[in-house]
Amino acid sequence: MLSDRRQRVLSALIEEYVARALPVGSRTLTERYALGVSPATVRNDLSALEDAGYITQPHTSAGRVPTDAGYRAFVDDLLSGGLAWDEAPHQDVVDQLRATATELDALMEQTSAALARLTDCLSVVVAPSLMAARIRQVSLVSLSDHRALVVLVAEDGQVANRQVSFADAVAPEALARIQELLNRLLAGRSLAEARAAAYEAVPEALADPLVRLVLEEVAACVQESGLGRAHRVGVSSLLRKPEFAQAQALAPIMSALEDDTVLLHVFDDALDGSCAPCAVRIGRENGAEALAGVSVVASPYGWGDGAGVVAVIGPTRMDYSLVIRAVRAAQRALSDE
Amino acid sequence: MLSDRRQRVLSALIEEYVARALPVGSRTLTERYALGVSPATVRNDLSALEDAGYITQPHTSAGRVPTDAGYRAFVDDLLSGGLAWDEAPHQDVVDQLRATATELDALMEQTSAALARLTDCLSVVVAPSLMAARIRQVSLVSLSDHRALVVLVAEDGQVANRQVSFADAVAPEALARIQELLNRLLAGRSLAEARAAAYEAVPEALADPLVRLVLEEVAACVQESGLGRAHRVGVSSLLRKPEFAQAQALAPIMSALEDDTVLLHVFDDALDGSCAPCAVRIGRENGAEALAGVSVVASPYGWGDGAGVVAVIGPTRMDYSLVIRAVRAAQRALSDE
DNA sequence: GTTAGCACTCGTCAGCGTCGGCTGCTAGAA
DNA sequence: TTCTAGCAGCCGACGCTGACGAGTGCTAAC
Repeated sequence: MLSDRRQRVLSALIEEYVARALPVGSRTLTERYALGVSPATVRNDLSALEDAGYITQPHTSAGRVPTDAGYRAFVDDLLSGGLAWDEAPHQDVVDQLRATATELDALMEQTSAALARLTDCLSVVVAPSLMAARIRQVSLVSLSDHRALVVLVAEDGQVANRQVSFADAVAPEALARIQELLNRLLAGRSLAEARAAAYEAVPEALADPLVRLVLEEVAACVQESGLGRAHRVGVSSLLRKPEFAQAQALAPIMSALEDDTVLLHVFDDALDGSCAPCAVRIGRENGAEALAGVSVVASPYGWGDGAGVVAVIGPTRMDYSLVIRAVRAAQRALSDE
Repeated sequence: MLSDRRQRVLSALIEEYVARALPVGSRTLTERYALGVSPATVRNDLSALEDAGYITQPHTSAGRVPTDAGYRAFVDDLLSGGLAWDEAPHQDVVDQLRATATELDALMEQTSAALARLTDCLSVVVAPSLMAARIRQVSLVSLSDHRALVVLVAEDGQVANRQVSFADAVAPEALARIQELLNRLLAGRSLAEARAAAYEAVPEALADPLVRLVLEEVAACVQESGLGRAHRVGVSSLLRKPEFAQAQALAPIMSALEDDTVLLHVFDDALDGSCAPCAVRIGRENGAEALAGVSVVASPYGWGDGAGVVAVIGPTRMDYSLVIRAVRAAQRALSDE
């Protein structure tokens, strides 16, 4: 559809624009990129690319700037051909992260920081939901007569906890009994499985209102485990981008990103139905209106439905090749733990 | 030192400047504030206030703007007299927070969000360190032959965890034995106390290299518990402040605030030696050079050395009265849990 | 100690002309 | 056909200018 040279012109224009954040003219392209043709020819190509919707002029007599569609074509090209998925991307970073992190939370934190530094964009790491994780152990720790703490440990080392309040005082022995029951019910299963199995497996458990109360709290705890566990690093990187020199341009974006539910929704949207190792959403492709000016490169990690998400968010004028490789590296670092 | 009227002129000027973010002139002050004197008199007062270093002119023939020292005088005045500490500040917010939060982490998150909304500034809540917290229970959960998870539960409901790797396979029974030993050693004590007591109380424990390994990990886990547990909410509020309209003005500030160690250091500095319910650091009073343009209102919550911190960070041109009351309310919400 | 009046300062803003970069078009070459 | 060279034209960036107005400091009078 696009002639080979025009594809190259588009790539060159994007590369140049990503690097300098200024509209790119025909002369600049011929001077800095070995296109083998004169500026006049490039002008014709640019005109054609503009007609096709890949680039646009901010105003007459300025150079061209890529549109969302232009970036999209560029990225599709990148993904289909150029990028070697199997090659270890930044393997050193992966190894280093793995070696130093002794806690899942710390690993997430450090990965996010490394990703932000590497890409000079905002990076987000969302902890996997516990919904699909297999439960290793449930502890019930008494805090007082009327309060106890449920602590869930998943097989991958994730930990979640939640307080339970009792209307009447509960003896330590009762807690121990409930704990034992819960472990019989949950150990080795995911919560979803356990729910299905509960009625047949351990019917006597459900007779006890205390057990049911605690079980409900466990469910609530798991449900909420996705929220409030997003690590964001690199806001200051975004502040330094020329497209956000006016802070008000960034304000609605940050408002959206500070809200966990919006963030998770954006990631769900981006990853939905895509089986590629990482999804790229450019500008208006993002569901959220506020994010029309940024691109999201997201990748799931972990397993199954409740997988975590690692993502980079930056201006649409980002170095997609670098970002995609970096996200992929982060995904590896987080997956095999 | 400052005559009563001049004090009032200063307060009026600050109030006006906080509201409009524009240099304030003598006429505006006489028109909007019942000072009972003419603009000319106010001009003399302004001149005196400028000589004393409380206000400054951005340029000749512009109005005046408060300096750090001016804000300082204003805040000292506020703290010494006007602000009724004992009055319930936003008690409804406190109650509402307490009612809905079922988890310490969630309480922190929600408190931070409420604080950011109330003050329209950035709010930060740092979890208390486990250093001073009494340990309720230690669990040792086997993840595989060579790995286990240490889970600490403190008496106030805080939870921390950390993975331990073993060089040789460790049997579940051995883990159970270590767990039992650790509980005998730690339960009801803070880690600091336990360390002191360890040698005499349970000498046989330290003979076992495995126990020592796990104990070391517990110590490391506690040590690190202060880090990576800061909730920040309200970056977008800062982006909307006129002083940060140029994003580059905010970039160094955000760089500093994104770094947990810098953040904790700033809070330590601010709270050091102050026994007031909340510390106010204005502009250059902050240790960190990058934070010269913002004010920090911080308050410890919880108990003892490892107390958590709740703080609001905004432009020096902030509504100190509102912010101080809000921080105080947040501190209450977090303290009595 | 306070006030009115006045001269002065200086940043802001709109208007204007120059400069330079980039385009589209057309005619001619490969 | 496809590419190239040259040219006319467009338009934003930038620097200059003068009018405007907000605000000050000073002085003399109350």
